[in-house]
Amino acid sequence: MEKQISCITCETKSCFIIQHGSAEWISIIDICKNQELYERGQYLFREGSRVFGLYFIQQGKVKVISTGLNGKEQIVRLASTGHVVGHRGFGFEVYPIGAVALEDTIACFVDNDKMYEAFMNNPRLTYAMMMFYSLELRKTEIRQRLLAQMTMREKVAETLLHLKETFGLDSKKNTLDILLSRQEIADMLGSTPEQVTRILSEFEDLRLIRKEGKQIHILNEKGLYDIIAAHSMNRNMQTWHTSD
Amino acid sequence: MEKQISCITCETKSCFIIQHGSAEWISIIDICKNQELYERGQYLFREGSRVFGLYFIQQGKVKVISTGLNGKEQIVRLASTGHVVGHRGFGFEVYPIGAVALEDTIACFVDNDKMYEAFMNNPRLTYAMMMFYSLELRKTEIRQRLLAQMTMREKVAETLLHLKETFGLDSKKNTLDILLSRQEIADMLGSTPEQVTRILSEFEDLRLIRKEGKQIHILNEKGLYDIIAAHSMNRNMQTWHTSD
DNA sequence: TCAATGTCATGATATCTATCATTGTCCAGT
DNA sequence: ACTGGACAATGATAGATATCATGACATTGA
Repeated sequence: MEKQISCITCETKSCFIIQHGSAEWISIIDICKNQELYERGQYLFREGSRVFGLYFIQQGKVKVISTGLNGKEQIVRLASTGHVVGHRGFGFEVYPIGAVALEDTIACFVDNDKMYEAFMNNPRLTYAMMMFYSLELRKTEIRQRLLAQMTMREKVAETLLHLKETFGLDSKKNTLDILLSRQEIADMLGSTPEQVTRILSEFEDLRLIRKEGKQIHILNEKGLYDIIAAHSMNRNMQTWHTSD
Repeated sequence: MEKQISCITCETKSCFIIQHGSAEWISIIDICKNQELYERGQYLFREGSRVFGLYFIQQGKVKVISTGLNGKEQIVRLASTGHVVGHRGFGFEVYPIGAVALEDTIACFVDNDKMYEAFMNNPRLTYAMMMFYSLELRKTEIRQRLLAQMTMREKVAETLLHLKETFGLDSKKNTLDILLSRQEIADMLGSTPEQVTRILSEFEDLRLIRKEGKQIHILNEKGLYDIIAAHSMNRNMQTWHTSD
């Protein structure tokens, strides 16, 4: 709540509201939105909470998680600037998805009632949102193959490529522009930190990557790609798609 | 193409067009739709094909699949009457998802151009579609936990409960109202027919189910539920959600 | 009727991965 | 500089699952 950034002057051009909302509605959202800064590790919203609205990520990185009674956390999606996380729907629903900031993140919250009004008055916004969910659904469908069929070695290779596509490389150091603990990588794959470490060490021996604490340098992208070649059809097409 | 059923008289009230389209647009879709009968095993559309439009399932059951170069098929979603499968998007995209009829199925196809017009002229249809995708995305996100973290035993138990919820029971025989081969069940879980058989046999020994060829009787639903109890938080909430 | 075929069932074995245990390393706070 | 705590790396072991092999059974078509 420190220094609110107005939608009118906001630099995050990939925001759905800014891209697809009418000038009138951008102003309305600007007034009723609740912008907050979340520090690394802070929850945007918790699993099991009530349905309330959408969070538009203005700046930062977020993991969307689902945790069972056994306490094992599953990272179901990673989101960064311009993406949307949160609950849709109305009534008294709850659902077992939470979101946690991976680094300092600014997000704008709009509650469901106001979103409903916005959708009803901005058909293009609704359409864009539909297409967003549709694309996310496809990506998640394709991701099922990764989780169901690949070996851990393949999953780790895929994940490294996925992280590069999603977050890019630090322009200076040429490392993945995202810092994840071994535990967090394991949480994406349903594995363990030990297993992730072992496989990363193996990749390092093969000169595919170089580890430097949590920083990971990609040395041989094609080599990583070859590891998942048997499953590559998926990846190709996913890449074509996620390039928008 | 034998006996076309008109949207005007169609009994499938759960169809999105019928539920949310204006009278005018129901007529338009009625004229331009392409209704076809697909027999068991026939493709509605194939993996790697171009983006073209949506299929509204009027009657029947369909598996949505994704297959890699290794030939291993992954069932990413099951759909039945009233559901929508197919490609959204425009341009020259392709994507690695296909759909195959699990039993004789009637589906109505509407191409993307016409869908776009329909969305632009029926805000409530667009909104409903957005909510549909949003819900499907949640379900798929939750499903990631199943694939990533559960043991095969838990996955099979979960799948049996999932099939019961999705397709219900045959009212006469009290068996799951869907016939899947061991291979197909394995394809949902990224496993093998042998493994599925073994676990089903174990469940039969425990009097949780009874096998009769491909027909499966659920004898003790709570028993199946107990098997996945450690992960049940998910399941609970998923159930609350999918009950709409 | 009889093969031919496909599916299911089950055992034996090899492989992969989780778990447990230990050590090393970095960093923050005293 | 010391110390405790978190995280990473690595080895040993146990457990889970895929793979391979075989036989039973049902269905199809000649």
